Amino acid sequence: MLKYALLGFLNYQDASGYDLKQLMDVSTSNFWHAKQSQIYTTLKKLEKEGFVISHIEAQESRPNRRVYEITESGQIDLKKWLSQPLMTIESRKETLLLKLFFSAQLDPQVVLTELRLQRNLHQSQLKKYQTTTKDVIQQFASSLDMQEDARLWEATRRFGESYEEMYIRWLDETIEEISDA
Amino acid sequence: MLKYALLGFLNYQDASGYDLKQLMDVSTSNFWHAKQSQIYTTLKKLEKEGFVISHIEAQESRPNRRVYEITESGQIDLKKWLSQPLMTIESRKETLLLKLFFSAQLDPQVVLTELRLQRNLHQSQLKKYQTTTKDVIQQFASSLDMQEDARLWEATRRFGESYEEMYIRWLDETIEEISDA
DNA sequence: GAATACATGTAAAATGTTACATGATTTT
DNA sequence: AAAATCATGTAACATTTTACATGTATTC
Repeated sequence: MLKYALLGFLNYQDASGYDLKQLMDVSTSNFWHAKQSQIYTTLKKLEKEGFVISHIEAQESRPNRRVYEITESGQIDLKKWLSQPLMTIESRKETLLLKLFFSAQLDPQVVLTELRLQRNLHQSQLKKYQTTTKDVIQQFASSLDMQEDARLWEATRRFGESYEEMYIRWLDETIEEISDA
Repeated sequence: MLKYALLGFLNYQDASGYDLKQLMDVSTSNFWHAKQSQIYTTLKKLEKEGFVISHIEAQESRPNRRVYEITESGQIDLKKWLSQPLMTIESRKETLLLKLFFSAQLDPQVVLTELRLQRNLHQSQLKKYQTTTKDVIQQFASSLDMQEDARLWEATRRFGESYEEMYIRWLDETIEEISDA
């Protein structure tokens, strides 16, 4: 699926592996992320399969850049993937819930410490959605001619915001329940 | 991390790979799941590392079972993992959001179809949390002497319920926003 | 002078998915 | 008669993470 994340970005504009990593980190990283090494190897694979092509861009006093461009075949494949509806819901992995599930044998204070720490982390993440992420989207939306795109980016941001609000509410309820026990 | 899911279950009682797959499917699968093949290979690895031991149980008119038991080393490792607080939040992958992010070029009707389909799926999942999952937990809680455990299982169930409610709300808002455009 | 940003890549290990293989018993 | 359940496992493949490797330029 990283394939389609990369094709999605390249469909906006040509980019190097380095660029793509930066782009993901500031935009999709909350629902789709990848390590630099995986991006480089996937790009190489996509080029072999004909979905992208690359050329070297020489730079003075900086390493050369390998810039990727989406091919027509890549565009067709991307659009096909986007158009085909998902027939299932995503199955998540949530380590905190796994730990909590098996934590009855622990001292409740240990569990509470964990939950309070998570509350702080999720509070920070919520703030980030409400400030940094929101700003980044608005910047992109105004600088380029991308109002249509920005509405959808904003929808994904709101998902993150709702998710964190829900998470914090649940943590508060769970902390209270364990405290009362 | 599957390691700790398996140790967690084996800490309650001995079980075969088959049993563990069934257990996960009815309990943790919404926040931790694994394929049968991965469970079998991980158990084998855990035995080599000394966290579990196994013996064959003969059965008439059914294939033999290889039953695993947690070792003291396994119990210590499990407890250590449970006690050590997570210092980060989980980074999810949510294919629907990735698709939505790049969907500005699509016909809005195609996007709406996708979102409505997801709404149905999440509605079903919500019902499942409210009925099947709730019943399973209550059954376990009453049949065995596991009230303490059941409270935490119930907390993880409530997370799932809250998550699905949030998801549906977000889908409704997003569907409306795209419809208005 | 140290840390960060720029920029690319490889190698190894871990994790996870899909497919194959077998075969009896029980339920529909 | 067909399908599902019980039960175990291997092999191949795909994905992801961690670590290694290099080197310049800019910023603190």
